[in-house]
Amino acid sequence: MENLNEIVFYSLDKAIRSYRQFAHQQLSAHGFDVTVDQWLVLRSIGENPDYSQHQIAEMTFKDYASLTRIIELLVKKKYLERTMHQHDRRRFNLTLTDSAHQVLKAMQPVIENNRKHALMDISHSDIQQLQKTLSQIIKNCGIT
Amino acid sequence: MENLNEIVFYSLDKAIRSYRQFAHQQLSAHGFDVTVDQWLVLRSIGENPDYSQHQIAEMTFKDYASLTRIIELLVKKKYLERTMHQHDRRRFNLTLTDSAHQVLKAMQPVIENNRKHALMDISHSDIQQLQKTLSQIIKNCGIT
DNA sequence: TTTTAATTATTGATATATCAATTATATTTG
DNA sequence: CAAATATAATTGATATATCAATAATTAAAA
Repeated sequence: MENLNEIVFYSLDKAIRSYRQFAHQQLSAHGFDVTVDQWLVLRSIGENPDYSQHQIAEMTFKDYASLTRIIELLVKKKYLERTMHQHDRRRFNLTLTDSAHQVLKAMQPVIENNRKHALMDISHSDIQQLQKTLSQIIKNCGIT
Repeated sequence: MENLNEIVFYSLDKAIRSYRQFAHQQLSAHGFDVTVDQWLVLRSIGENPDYSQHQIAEMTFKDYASLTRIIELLVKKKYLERTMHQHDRRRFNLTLTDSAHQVLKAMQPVIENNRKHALMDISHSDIQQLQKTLSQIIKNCGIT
């Protein structure tokens, strides 16, 4: 009983790592030069073009320092552009380049396929149940 | 429908990160100088004193290169000792120091408490269900 | 038995996570 | 308004993940 509690965190770790490895391999195999994390950040900025880096970091559950570095790389790869913010000179506007829109579009089917593959032989209700349990764990570990 | 598949991987990632952050904070708060990953490696070596680094890496689901570096740190912290292998000069014997045994013992209640806290308000059968679904995801993403 | 294969571990390069400190700018407040 | 405080983002240091290349040694094959 106590043992299952131990194993379940081990499995949690292993499951997400397995998925990330699998997803990364698929993306490389299709010739994309965007990591899973970079993809997440790109998509998040695309959906929220007016967000600050701080807000993007919260959305993607990334550390602010990490996000700064991921954004640097995306700018270097010409997937992102930074322009000055009109009212607040501490901030930047982040905008996806055409190239980013293209690559996101091209990656979409691969990513959807990855998810489908990873959830193979798992029923919809089991996925709902998984979601529910994960949410509770997130809540339990949240800063009080 | 498709959306849940997306969210569930996001939650998976967020759940394990939340847990790791929470666990790390608890360990620091109790004054331990061992990270979650270092703890995992120490415990794994303690339970399998005759394993090669390769085998420890597989047990802990860690990259070989990562493991080399984690072990370096543990040797530096005087929690591990490396001695020559009798028959195979490519390998090392890894042994926990007394200091490591002590710290593992002292950490144990904190770690058990972390798990209990993270699984608060989740029934035993829900944990079993979680375990089952995670195993299927691991299987689906597995290369081997 | 020499050559080839496989195994064990390390190292270098790059990406990401985390913590602490710092810079620049905005906002609040006395 | 000036001083204190808060916010946005960056930077440095250290830990870990991943990939590719390498070194040392052992095992297998010719």
